[in-house]
Amino acid sequence: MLLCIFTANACMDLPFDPDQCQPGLSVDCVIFGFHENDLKVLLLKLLQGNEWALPGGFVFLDENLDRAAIRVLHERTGLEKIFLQQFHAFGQVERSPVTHAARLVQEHSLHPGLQSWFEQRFITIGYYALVEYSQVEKPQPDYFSETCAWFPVRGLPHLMLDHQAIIERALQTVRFQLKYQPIGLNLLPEKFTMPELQALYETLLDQKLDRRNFQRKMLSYDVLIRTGEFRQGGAHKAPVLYAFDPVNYEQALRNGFRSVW
Amino acid sequence: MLLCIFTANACMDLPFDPDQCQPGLSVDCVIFGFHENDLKVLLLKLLQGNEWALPGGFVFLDENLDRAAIRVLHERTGLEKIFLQQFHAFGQVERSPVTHAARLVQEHSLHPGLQSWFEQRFITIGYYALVEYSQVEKPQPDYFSETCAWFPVRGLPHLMLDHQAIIERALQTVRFQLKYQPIGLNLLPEKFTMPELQALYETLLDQKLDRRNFQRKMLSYDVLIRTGEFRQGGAHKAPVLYAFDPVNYEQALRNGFRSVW
DNA sequence: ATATCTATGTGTCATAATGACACAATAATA
DNA sequence: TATTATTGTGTCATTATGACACATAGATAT
Repeated sequence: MLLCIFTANACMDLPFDPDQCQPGLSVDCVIFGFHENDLKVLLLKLLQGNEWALPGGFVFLDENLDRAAIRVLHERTGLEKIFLQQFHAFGQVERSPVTHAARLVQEHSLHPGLQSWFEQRFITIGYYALVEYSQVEKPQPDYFSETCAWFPVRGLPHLMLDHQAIIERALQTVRFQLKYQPIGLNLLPEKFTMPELQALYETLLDQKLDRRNFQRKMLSYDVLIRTGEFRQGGAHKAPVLYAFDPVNYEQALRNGFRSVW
Repeated sequence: MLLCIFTANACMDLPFDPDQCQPGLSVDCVIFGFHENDLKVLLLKLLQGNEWALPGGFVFLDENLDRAAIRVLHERTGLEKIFLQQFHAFGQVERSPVTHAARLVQEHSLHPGLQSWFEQRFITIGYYALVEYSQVEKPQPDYFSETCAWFPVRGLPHLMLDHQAIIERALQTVRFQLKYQPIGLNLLPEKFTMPELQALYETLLDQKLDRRNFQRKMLSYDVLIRTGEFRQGGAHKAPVLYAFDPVNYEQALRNGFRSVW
């Protein structure tokens, strides 16, 4: 009975009109969050099967590419004005096997007319987002998924299609940018301690850093402001709370930390 | 008369079958060359109108995205095994106005059935290539263009659609990568002098560099080999000829020149 | 109360990288 | 043979980096 209701519903209330979408094109978002000294990625569990997937969606014909990514991010996390950056277009032929499409149509009891839509070859544009974990109140699954949850990047579940590779590449991009551009404004709360910032770097780089040299370097970049407050309640000496200087941070984002020439 | 022949021809011998191409998707290549101490870009002059365009093409349904870019590059330059890198997906709605499509169909006297193909909204994936100018014997125009020529990046003609912006972004990407990764292997001849290498850097950065510090830094990267030969025939002291060390160069490409951490 | 433990804040030193510059060597030309 | 312009190499002060030591302050144990 339940299945019947679902079936009827599914055939009628598709959350998008394929005729209004750019054919063969999708966007996928690798949404990174930082929690308990661990880098997490937001994933969706598909309704059927035991696979997880990146939050993604199609691009409306009258919608800019970036806008589509922003929409997906907003629909899943409720967040707006987030650091979101395109990092790669994935266009291997093998990445959209017909078998996958057929399963989708069957399992969702979609109108057979939609089969051709899902059987298309898809190119996907990868975006990565850096969000503040605690600000994502209740991640929302989409039409094709039942749950939405954070996973540590070092312990990902089985992923749909080439989504594992997409995450790898996003991580690689973040790691590279970390070396030359500031990071943290979108991953950390407004006020944070130097050890917390260092933990973020160590997690992303997967490498221990010297506490004292790290602080010296970060301060030399001139993007941090000492708030004058301290994080109380810890088991030890109360560390200084810092905040990012928005102007200098933006400037460092544009120009990079230090030109070699 | 000529028009008639052309018309008939055009309707029959389209160089691609739209049904075999990924809809609404193209690749565009920003092909950089270095000649007479100037950075050049390879452009195509459209058959009608006074506009120029980047070499580009459509993506066959059974063709990987990267492969399509390689094909375009090969068709225009005859070159293979070239440094070619995807750098951005351009997906603004306004970038493919219908007026442009209509003009294309009309001017090429294409079969009206093709009008819908060209009226689609297109997303294009931008690639940039670094090629050795002298190795491009005779650049070949494509089906929609009459000539193919190099232009200095500081003196570009009027360009189709958003191709100006695409070049800007490619240039920006190259400039950024220049700071952290080796460059030159694909832009310079096999053997080159230090002043020639410096000229490449100065052109790309649009900035004068100190001769002595430049040499010290380049040598410190350990990607250059002294061939032991000299460039003879110049008006002055014969400069040493260098070549790139393929192994170290590749490694530097992967890892970047110098990790900050 | 006092000692202890541990994370945090700050400083020092040797080494390496960088920026600014000077002088010697050499090939063509006058 | 002198001149000129370009290339090759070196020096020095300044700055950045890596490795490390010690002082400080909250919480807990005695």
